[in-house]
Amino acid sequence: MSSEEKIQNDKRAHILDVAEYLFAQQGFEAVSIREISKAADINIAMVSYYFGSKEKLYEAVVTRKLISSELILHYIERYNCSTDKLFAIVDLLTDKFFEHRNMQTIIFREMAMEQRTAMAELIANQLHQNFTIINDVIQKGIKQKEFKKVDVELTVMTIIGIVKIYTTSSPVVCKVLKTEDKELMFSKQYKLRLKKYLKELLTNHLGIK
Amino acid sequence: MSSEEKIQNDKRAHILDVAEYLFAQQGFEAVSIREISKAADINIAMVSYYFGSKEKLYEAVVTRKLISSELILHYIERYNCSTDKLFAIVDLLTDKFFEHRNMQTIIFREMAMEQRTAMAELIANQLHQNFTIINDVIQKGIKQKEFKKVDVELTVMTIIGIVKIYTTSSPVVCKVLKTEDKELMFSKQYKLRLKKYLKELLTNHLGIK
DNA sequence: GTCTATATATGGATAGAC
DNA sequence: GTCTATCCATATATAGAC
Repeated sequence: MSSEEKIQNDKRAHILDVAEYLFAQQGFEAVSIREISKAADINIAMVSYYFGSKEKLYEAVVTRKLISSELILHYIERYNCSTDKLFAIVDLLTDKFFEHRNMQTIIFREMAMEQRTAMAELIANQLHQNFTIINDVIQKGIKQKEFKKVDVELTVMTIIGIVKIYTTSSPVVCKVLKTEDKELMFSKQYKLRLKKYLKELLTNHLGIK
Repeated sequence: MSSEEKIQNDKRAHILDVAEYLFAQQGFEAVSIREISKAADINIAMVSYYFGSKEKLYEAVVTRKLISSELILHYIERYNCSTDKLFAIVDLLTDKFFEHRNMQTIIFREMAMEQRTAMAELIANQLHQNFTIINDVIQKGIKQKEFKKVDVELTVMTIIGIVKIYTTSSPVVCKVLKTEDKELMFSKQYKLRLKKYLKELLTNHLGIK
Protein backbone atom coordinates (compact mmCIF):
# COMPACT_ATOMS: atom_id res chain seq x y z
CA MET A 1 0.00 0.00 0.00
CA SER A 2 1.43 3.39 -0.97
CA SER A 3 1.45 6.15 1.59
CA GLU A 4 -1.14 8.07 -0.39
CA GLU A 5 -3.50 5.11 -0.39
CA LYS A 6 -3.00 4.88 3.32
CA ILE A 7 -4.01 8.48 3.89
CA GLN A 8 -7.09 7.89 1.80
CA ASN A 9 -7.99 4.78 3.75
CA ASP A 10 -7.48 6.64 6.99
CA LYS A 11 -9.89 9.29 5.85
CA ARG A 12 -12.43 6.71 4.77
CA ALA A 13 -12.08 4.97 8.10
CA HIS A 14 -12.43 8.25 9.92
CA ILE A 15 -15.69 9.05 8.15
CA LEU A 16 -16.93 5.55 8.96
CA ASP A 17 -16.04 5.97 12.63
CA VAL A 18 -17.83 9.28 12.94
CA ALA A 19 -20.85 8.06 10.99
CA GLU A 20 -21.06 4.90 13.10
CA TYR A 21 -21.11 6.93 16.27
CA LEU A 22 -23.81 9.29 15.04
CA PHE A 23 -25.99 6.58 13.47
CA ALA A 24 -25.81 4.61 16.71
CA GLN A 25 -26.79 7.62 18.76
CA GLN A 26 -29.62 8.92 16.64
CA GLY A 27 -30.61 6.45 13.95
CA PHE A 28 -30.20 6.56 10.18
CA GLU A 29 -32.88 9.08 9.26
CA ALA A 30 -32.14 11.45 12.12
CA VAL A 31 -28.55 12.02 11.05
CA SER A 32 -27.87 14.24 8.06
CA ILE A 33 -24.87 14.07 5.78
CA ARG A 34 -24.23 17.66 6.79
CA GLU A 35 -23.95 16.63 10.42
CA ILE A 36 -21.60 13.76 9.66
CA SER A 37 -19.31 15.85 7.51
CA LYS A 38 -19.23 18.60 10.10
CA ALA A 39 -18.38 16.16 12.89
CA ALA A 40 -15.77 14.44 10.75
CA ASP A 41 -14.40 17.81 9.67
CA ILE A 42 -14.71 17.11 5.97
CA ASN A 43 -16.65 18.68 3.15
CA ILE A 44 -20.23 17.52 2.53
CA ALA A 45 -19.43 16.42 -0.99
CA MET A 46 -16.80 14.00 0.28
CA VAL A 47 -19.39 11.52 1.53
CA SER A 48 -20.77 11.09 -1.95
CA TYR A 49 -17.24 11.03 -3.30
CA TYR A 50 -16.10 8.19 -1.02
CA PHE A 51 -19.29 6.19 -0.60
CA GLY A 52 -21.73 7.22 -3.32
CA SER A 53 -24.68 7.95 -1.06
CA LYS A 54 -25.83 8.14 2.54
CA GLU A 55 -27.42 4.72 2.20
CA LYS A 56 -24.18 3.15 1.01
CA LEU A 57 -22.26 4.83 3.80
CA TYR A 58 -24.67 3.24 6.24
CA GLU A 59 -24.15 -0.16 4.67
CA ALA A 60 -20.39 0.26 4.87
CA VAL A 61 -20.64 1.19 8.55
CA VAL A 62 -22.56 -1.99 9.38
CA THR A 63 -20.86 -4.55 7.17
CA ARG A 64 -17.29 -3.77 8.17
CA LYS A 65 -17.85 -5.02 11.72
CA LEU A 66 -20.22 -7.94 11.34
CA ILE A 67 -19.09 -10.95 13.36
CA SER A 68 -18.44 -13.68 10.81
CA SER A 69 -19.42 -17.22 11.66
CA GLU A 70 -15.96 -18.29 10.48
CA LEU A 71 -14.44 -16.29 13.29
CA ILE A 72 -16.60 -18.04 15.87
CA LEU A 73 -15.95 -21.47 14.41
CA HIS A 74 -12.22 -20.85 14.28
CA TYR A 75 -12.27 -19.56 17.83
CA ILE A 76 -13.99 -22.61 19.33
CA GLU A 77 -12.41 -25.43 17.32
CA ARG A 78 -9.47 -25.63 19.72
CA TYR A 79 -11.76 -26.77 22.52
CA ASN A 80 -13.05 -30.30 22.96
CA CYS A 81 -15.95 -30.36 25.36
CA SER A 82 -19.18 -28.42 24.78
CA THR A 83 -18.80 -26.47 28.00
CA ASP A 84 -15.47 -25.03 26.94
CA LYS A 85 -16.83 -24.22 23.50
CA LEU A 86 -19.86 -22.50 24.97
CA PHE A 87 -17.82 -20.49 27.45
CA ALA A 88 -15.43 -19.49 24.66
CA ILE A 89 -18.41 -18.21 22.71
CA VAL A 90 -19.54 -16.19 25.73
CA ASP A 91 -16.08 -14.62 25.96
CA LEU A 92 -15.87 -13.90 22.25
CA LEU A 93 -19.36 -12.41 21.99
CA THR A 94 -18.87 -10.23 25.05
CA ASP A 95 -15.52 -8.97 23.76
CA LYS A 96 -16.86 -8.22 20.28
CA PHE A 97 -20.02 -6.56 21.54
CA PHE A 98 -18.11 -4.38 23.98
CA GLU A 99 -15.65 -3.41 21.29
CA HIS A 100 -18.26 -2.77 18.61
CA ARG A 101 -21.15 -1.58 20.71
CA ASN A 102 -22.01 1.35 18.48
CA MET A 103 -22.35 -0.88 15.47
CA GLN A 104 -24.33 -3.37 17.54
CA THR A 105 -26.75 -0.61 18.49
CA ILE A 106 -27.31 0.09 14.81
CA ILE A 107 -27.89 -3.58 14.04
CA PHE A 108 -30.28 -3.89 16.92
CA ARG A 109 -32.38 -1.04 15.67
CA GLU A 110 -32.36 -2.51 12.19
CA MET A 111 -33.47 -5.87 13.56
CA ALA A 112 -36.50 -4.28 15.14
CA MET A 113 -37.61 -2.86 11.79
CA GLU A 114 -39.99 -4.93 9.79
CA GLN A 115 -38.93 -3.52 6.47
CA ARG A 116 -37.22 -6.06 4.30
CA THR A 117 -34.36 -4.02 2.95
CA ALA A 118 -31.29 -5.63 1.44
CA MET A 119 -29.25 -4.78 4.49
CA ALA A 120 -31.83 -6.02 6.99
CA GLU A 121 -31.78 -9.31 5.13
CA LEU A 122 -27.99 -9.41 5.21
CA ILE A 123 -27.92 -8.77 8.95
CA ALA A 124 -30.64 -11.30 9.69
CA ASN A 125 -28.80 -13.99 7.75
CA GLN A 126 -25.51 -13.22 9.42
CA LEU A 127 -27.07 -13.33 12.88
CA HIS A 128 -28.88 -16.51 12.04
CA GLN A 129 -25.62 -18.20 11.12
CA ASN A 130 -24.17 -17.23 14.48
CA PHE A 131 -27.28 -18.45 16.25
CA THR A 132 -26.96 -21.77 14.46
CA ILE A 133 -23.40 -22.31 15.66
CA ILE A 134 -24.35 -21.75 19.29
CA ASN A 135 -27.44 -23.88 18.79
CA ASP A 136 -25.33 -26.76 17.51
CA VAL A 137 -22.90 -26.53 20.42
CA ILE A 138 -25.69 -26.75 22.98
CA GLN A 139 -27.50 -29.46 21.04
CA LYS A 140 -24.34 -31.58 20.98
CA GLY A 141 -23.72 -31.00 24.68
CA ILE A 142 -27.19 -32.30 25.46
CA LYS A 143 -26.76 -35.34 23.24
CA GLN A 144 -23.51 -36.18 25.01
CA LYS A 145 -25.17 -35.75 28.44
CA GLU A 146 -22.82 -32.89 29.24
CA PHE A 147 -25.82 -30.55 29.52
CA LYS A 148 -29.29 -31.34 30.69
CA LYS A 149 -32.26 -30.95 28.40
CA VAL A 150 -33.40 -27.36 27.90
CA ASP A 151 -35.23 -25.23 25.37
CA VAL A 152 -32.22 -24.79 23.10
CA GLU A 153 -33.51 -22.02 20.85
CA LEU A 154 -34.55 -19.82 23.76
CA THR A 155 -31.25 -20.53 25.51
CA VAL A 156 -29.37 -19.25 22.47
CA MET A 157 -31.61 -16.20 22.44
CA THR A 158 -30.83 -15.67 26.11
CA ILE A 159 -27.06 -15.57 25.62
CA ILE A 160 -27.14 -13.13 22.74
CA GLY A 161 -30.00 -11.19 24.27
CA ILE A 162 -28.24 -10.45 27.54
CA VAL A 163 -25.06 -9.27 25.86
CA LYS A 164 -27.07 -7.17 23.42
CA ILE A 165 -29.19 -5.53 26.09
CA TYR A 166 -26.17 -4.77 28.19
CA THR A 167 -24.19 -3.18 25.39
CA THR A 168 -26.94 -1.38 23.51
CA SER A 169 -29.21 0.00 26.22
CA SER A 170 -26.57 1.71 28.28
CA PRO A 171 -28.62 4.62 29.66
CA VAL A 172 -31.04 2.28 31.40
CA VAL A 173 -28.53 -0.43 32.30
CA CYS A 174 -26.41 2.28 33.88
CA LYS A 175 -29.23 3.06 36.25
CA VAL A 176 -29.85 -0.60 37.01
CA LEU A 177 -26.22 -1.15 37.89
CA LYS A 178 -26.27 2.00 40.01
CA THR A 179 -23.31 3.47 38.16
CA GLU A 180 -23.66 6.98 36.87
CA ASP A 181 -20.53 6.47 34.85
CA LYS A 182 -20.95 5.01 31.38
CA GLU A 183 -17.23 4.49 31.09
CA LEU A 184 -17.28 2.21 34.12
CA MET A 185 -20.01 0.12 32.54
CA PHE A 186 -17.68 -0.72 29.70
CA SER A 187 -14.56 -1.15 31.79
CA LYS A 188 -12.56 -4.38 32.04
CA GLN A 189 -13.95 -4.92 35.50
CA TYR A 190 -17.56 -4.82 34.40
CA LYS A 191 -16.87 -6.91 31.31
CA LEU A 192 -15.49 -9.59 33.60
CA ARG A 193 -18.56 -9.30 35.79
CA LEU A 194 -20.84 -9.87 32.80
CA LYS A 195 -18.84 -12.87 31.57
CA LYS A 196 -18.80 -14.40 35.03
CA TYR A 197 -22.54 -13.89 35.36
CA LEU A 198 -23.28 -15.46 31.99
CA LYS A 199 -21.16 -18.51 32.76
CA GLU A 200 -22.80 -18.99 36.15
CA LEU A 201 -26.23 -18.62 34.61
CA LEU A 202 -25.42 -21.21 31.95
CA THR A 203 -23.79 -23.51 34.48
CA ASN A 204 -26.94 -23.52 36.59
CA HIS A 205 -29.31 -23.66 33.66
CA LEU A 206 -27.55 -26.44 31.78
CA GLY A 207 -26.62 -28.36 34.92
CA ILE A 208 -22.90 -28.23 34.18
CA LYS A 209 -20.78 -29.88 36.87
CA MET B 1 -69.05 10.85 28.44
CA SER B 2 -71.34 12.07 25.65
CA SER B 3 -71.53 10.08 22.45
CA GLU B 4 -69.76 12.86 20.56
CA GLU B 5 -66.86 12.80 22.96
CA LYS B 6 -66.69 9.08 22.47
CA ILE B 7 -66.41 9.40 18.69
CA GLN B 8 -63.67 11.94 19.14
CA ASN B 9 -61.79 9.66 21.53
CA ASP B 10 -62.17 6.77 19.13
CA LYS B 11 -60.61 8.86 16.39
CA ARG B 12 -57.77 9.93 18.66
CA ALA B 13 -57.18 6.33 19.65
CA HIS B 14 -57.27 5.27 16.03
CA ILE B 15 -54.59 7.79 15.08
CA LEU B 16 -52.50 6.62 18.04
CA ASP B 17 -52.84 2.99 16.98
CA VAL B 18 -51.79 3.65 13.42
CA ALA B 19 -48.95 5.93 14.49
CA GLU B 20 -47.70 3.37 17.01
CA TYR B 21 -47.57 0.69 14.35
CA LEU B 22 -45.68 2.87 11.88
CA PHE B 23 -43.27 4.33 14.44
CA ALA B 24 -42.46 0.82 15.65
CA GLN B 25 -41.84 -0.40 12.14
CA GLN B 26 -39.74 2.48 10.86
CA GLY B 27 -38.69 4.81 13.65
CA PHE B 28 -39.75 8.36 14.44
CA GLU B 29 -37.87 10.26 11.76
CA ALA B 30 -38.61 7.78 8.99
CA VAL B 31 -42.37 8.16 9.32
CA SER B 32 -44.02 11.30 7.97
CA ILE B 33 -47.27 12.81 9.14
CA ARG B 34 -48.46 12.34 5.59
CA GLU B 35 -47.92 8.61 5.85
CA ILE B 36 -49.67 8.38 9.19
CA SER B 37 -52.67 10.37 8.06
CA LYS B 38 -52.93 8.37 4.86
CA ALA B 39 -52.76 5.06 6.75
CA ALA B 40 -55.26 6.29 9.33
CA ASP B 41 -57.49 7.66 6.57
CA ILE B 42 -57.65 11.17 7.99
CA ASN B 43 -56.56 14.57 6.75
CA ILE B 44 -52.97 15.65 7.40
CA ALA B 45 -54.08 18.68 9.36
CA MET B 46 -55.89 16.47 11.86
CA VAL B 47 -52.67 15.35 13.52
CA SER B 48 -51.82 18.89 14.47
CA TYR B 49 -55.40 19.47 15.45
CA TYR B 50 -55.51 16.54 17.87
CA PHE B 51 -51.94 16.40 19.12
CA GLY B 52 -50.25 19.70 18.29
CA SER B 53 -47.22 18.27 16.55
CA LYS B 54 -45.56 15.08 15.38
CA GLU B 55 -43.35 15.13 18.47
CA LYS B 56 -46.33 15.31 20.80
CA LEU B 57 -48.09 12.53 18.92
CA TYR B 58 -45.00 10.40 19.49
CA GLU B 59 -45.04 11.16 23.20
CA ALA B 60 -48.72 10.29 23.40
CA VAL B 61 -48.08 6.97 21.67
CA VAL B 62 -45.43 5.98 24.19
CA THR B 63 -46.88 7.26 27.43
CA ARG B 64 -50.33 5.74 27.08
CA LYS B 65 -48.96 2.21 27.39
CA LEU B 66 -46.13 2.50 29.89
CA ILE B 67 -46.28 -0.25 32.51
CA SER B 68 -46.77 1.54 35.80
CA SER B 69 -44.94 0.27 38.84
CA GLU B 70 -48.26 0.48 40.72
CA LEU B 71 -49.67 -2.17 38.40
CA ILE B 72 -46.79 -4.53 39.15
CA LEU B 73 -46.95 -3.90 42.88
CA HIS B 74 -50.69 -4.46 42.94
CA TYR B 75 -50.32 -7.60 40.89
CA ILE B 76 -47.79 -9.25 43.21
CA GLU B 77 -49.06 -8.20 46.61
CA ARG B 78 -51.45 -11.13 46.77
CA TYR B 79 -48.54 -13.57 46.85
CA ASN B 80 -46.50 -14.39 49.93
CA CYS B 81 -43.28 -16.11 48.94
CA SER B 82 -40.68 -14.52 46.69
CA THR B 83 -40.90 -17.31 44.14
CA ASP B 84 -44.58 -16.71 43.57
CA LYS B 85 -44.01 -12.98 43.35
CA LEU B 86 -41.20 -13.43 40.83
CA PHE B 87 -43.18 -15.85 38.69
CA ALA B 88 -46.14 -13.49 38.77
CA ILE B 89 -43.87 -10.75 37.47
CA VAL B 90 -42.70 -13.03 34.67
CA ASP B 91 -46.31 -13.66 33.70
CA LEU B 92 -47.28 -10.01 33.88
CA LEU B 93 -44.27 -8.76 31.91
CA THR B 94 -44.69 -11.40 29.22
CA ASP B 95 -48.38 -10.60 28.85
CA LYS B 96 -47.82 -6.85 28.69
CA PHE B 97 -44.90 -7.08 26.28
CA PHE B 98 -46.79 -9.41 23.98
CA GLU B 99 -49.83 -7.15 24.07
CA HIS B 100 -47.87 -3.93 23.60
CA ARG B 101 -45.00 -5.12 21.51
CA ASN B 102 -45.17 -2.25 19.04
CA MET B 103 -44.85 0.29 21.82
CA GLN B 104 -42.07 -1.76 23.38
CA THR B 105 -40.16 -1.65 20.13
CA ILE B 106 -40.38 2.13 20.16
CA ILE B 107 -39.19 2.30 23.76
CA PHE B 108 -36.36 -0.03 23.02
CA ARG B 109 -35.13 2.15 20.19
CA GLU B 110 -35.42 5.21 22.38
CA MET B 111 -33.43 3.50 25.13
CA ALA B 112 -30.56 2.93 22.74
CA MET B 113 -30.37 6.63 21.97
CA GLU B 114 -27.97 8.66 23.99
CA GLN B 115 -29.84 11.87 23.56
CA ARG B 116 -31.31 13.13 26.78
CA THR B 117 -34.72 14.20 25.61
CA ALA B 118 -37.58 14.71 28.02
CA MET B 119 -39.22 11.53 26.85
CA ALA B 120 -36.06 9.44 27.04
CA GLU B 121 -35.73 10.57 30.63
CA LEU B 122 -39.35 9.69 31.34
CA ILE B 123 -38.93 6.22 29.89
CA ALA B 124 -35.66 5.59 31.72
CA ASN B 125 -37.20 6.55 35.04
CA GLN B 126 -40.26 4.42 34.47
CA LEU B 127 -38.16 1.40 33.53
CA HIS B 128 -35.91 1.99 36.48
CA GLN B 129 -38.85 1.87 38.86
CA ASN B 130 -39.91 -1.47 37.41
CA PHE B 131 -36.35 -2.76 37.66
CA THR B 132 -36.29 -1.73 41.30
CA ILE B 133 -39.40 -3.72 42.16
CA ILE B 134 -37.99 -6.91 40.64
CA ASN B 135 -34.65 -6.17 42.28
CA ASP B 136 -36.30 -5.95 45.70
CA VAL B 137 -38.22 -9.20 45.23
CA ILE B 138 -35.03 -11.12 44.38
CA GLN B 139 -33.07 -9.39 47.13
CA LYS B 140 -35.67 -10.39 49.71
CA GLY B 141 -35.78 -13.95 48.42
CA ILE B 142 -32.02 -14.23 48.90
CA LYS B 143 -32.17 -12.76 52.39
CA GLN B 144 -34.83 -15.30 53.34
CA LYS B 145 -32.76 -18.17 51.87
CA GLU B 146 -35.49 -18.88 49.35
CA PHE B 147 -33.03 -18.08 46.54
CA LYS B 148 -29.33 -18.63 46.45
CA LYS B 149 -26.94 -15.72 46.08
CA VAL B 150 -26.67 -14.33 42.56
CA ASP B 151 -25.76 -11.12 40.77
CA VAL B 152 -29.13 -9.50 41.38
CA GLU B 153 -28.84 -6.55 39.01
CA LEU B 154 -27.81 -8.71 36.07
CA THR B 155 -30.55 -11.20 36.91
CA VAL B 156 -33.13 -8.43 36.68
CA MET B 157 -31.61 -7.36 33.38
CA THR B 158 -31.88 -10.96 32.17
CA ILE B 159 -35.60 -11.24 32.83
CA ILE B 160 -36.51 -8.00 31.12
CA GLY B 161 -33.88 -8.52 28.42
CA ILE B 162 -35.20 -11.88 27.28
CA VAL B 163 -38.79 -10.70 27.06
CA LYS B 164 -37.67 -7.54 25.25
CA ILE B 165 -35.52 -9.37 22.73
CA TYR B 166 -38.26 -11.85 22.04
CA THR B 167 -40.96 -9.28 21.47
CA THR B 168 -39.01 -6.56 19.68
CA SER B 169 -36.65 -8.44 17.38
CA SER B 170 -39.21 -10.64 15.74
CA PRO B 171 -37.62 -10.97 12.28
CA VAL B 172 -34.51 -12.59 13.72
CA VAL B 173 -36.21 -14.48 16.53
CA CYS B 174 -38.57 -15.93 13.94
CA LYS B 175 -35.61 -17.48 12.18
CA VAL B 176 -34.12 -18.76 15.41
CA LEU B 177 -37.36 -20.47 16.36
CA LYS B 178 -37.61 -21.88 12.84
CA THR B 179 -41.07 -20.46 12.37
CA GLU B 180 -41.71 -18.49 9.23
CA ASP B 181 -44.94 -17.29 10.70
CA LYS B 182 -44.80 -14.14 12.81
CA GLU B 183 -48.34 -14.74 14.01
CA LEU B 184 -47.31 -18.05 15.50
CA MET B 185 -44.49 -16.38 17.39
CA PHE B 186 -47.05 -14.28 19.25
CA SER B 187 -49.62 -17.03 19.70
CA LYS B 188 -50.81 -18.29 23.09
CA GLN B 189 -48.79 -21.44 22.59
CA TYR B 190 -45.50 -19.59 22.14
CA LYS B 191 -46.25 -17.18 24.94
CA LEU B 192 -46.66 -20.16 27.23
CA ARG B 193 -43.38 -21.58 25.94
CA LEU B 194 -41.56 -18.35 26.78
CA LYS B 195 -43.10 -18.15 30.27
CA LYS B 196 -42.23 -21.77 30.97
CA TYR B 197 -38.68 -21.22 29.78
CA LEU B 198 -38.19 -18.13 31.93
CA LYS B 199 -39.48 -19.88 35.04
CA GLU B 200 -37.24 -22.88 34.46
CA LEU B 201 -34.26 -20.62 33.87
CA LEU B 202 -34.94 -18.73 37.09
CA THR B 203 -35.62 -21.93 39.01
CA ASN B 204 -32.23 -23.30 38.00
CA HIS B 205 -30.40 -20.02 38.41
CA LEU B 206 -31.84 -19.09 41.79
CA GLY B 207 -31.80 -22.67 43.09
CA ILE B 208 -35.54 -22.72 43.75
CA LYS B 209 -36.79 -26.06 45.10
C1' DG C 1 -64.09 19.57 12.72
C1' DT C 2 -62.36 19.11 8.14
C1' DC C 3 -60.00 20.36 4.18
C1' DT C 4 -56.86 22.89 0.61
C1' DA C 5 -53.16 25.62 -0.24
C1' DT C 6 -49.07 27.34 1.07
C1' DA C 7 -45.14 29.17 3.88
C1' DT C 8 -40.89 27.62 5.37
C1' DA C 9 -37.19 24.58 6.38
C1' DT C 10 -34.17 20.95 5.69
C1' DG C 11 -32.11 17.17 3.51
C1' DG C 12 -29.62 14.39 -0.35
C1' DA C 13 -27.15 14.77 -4.27
C1' DT C 14 -24.37 16.78 -7.93
C1' DA C 15 -22.48 20.09 -11.47
C1' DG C 16 -18.68 22.46 -12.23
C1' DA C 17 -14.77 25.52 -10.67
C1' DC C 18 -10.29 24.98 -8.74
C1' DG D 1 -9.40 15.47 -4.16
C1' DT D 2 -11.77 19.41 -2.47
C1' DC D 3 -15.09 22.94 -2.32
C1' DT D 4 -19.18 26.16 -3.38
C1' DA D 5 -23.48 26.84 -5.13
C1' DT D 6 -27.60 25.03 -6.40
C1' DC D 7 -31.34 21.82 -7.84
C1' DC D 8 -35.00 19.19 -6.36
C1' DA D 9 -37.65 16.48 -3.31
C1' DT D 10 -39.92 16.10 0.81
C1' DA D 11 -41.09 17.40 5.46
C1' DT D 12 -43.73 20.04 9.25
C1' DA D 13 -46.89 23.24 10.37
C1' DT D 14 -50.54 26.50 9.80
C1' DA D 15 -53.67 30.10 7.76
C1' DG D 16 -57.95 30.47 6.24
C1' DA D 17 -62.12 28.73 3.55
C1' DC D 18 -66.03 25.84 4.34
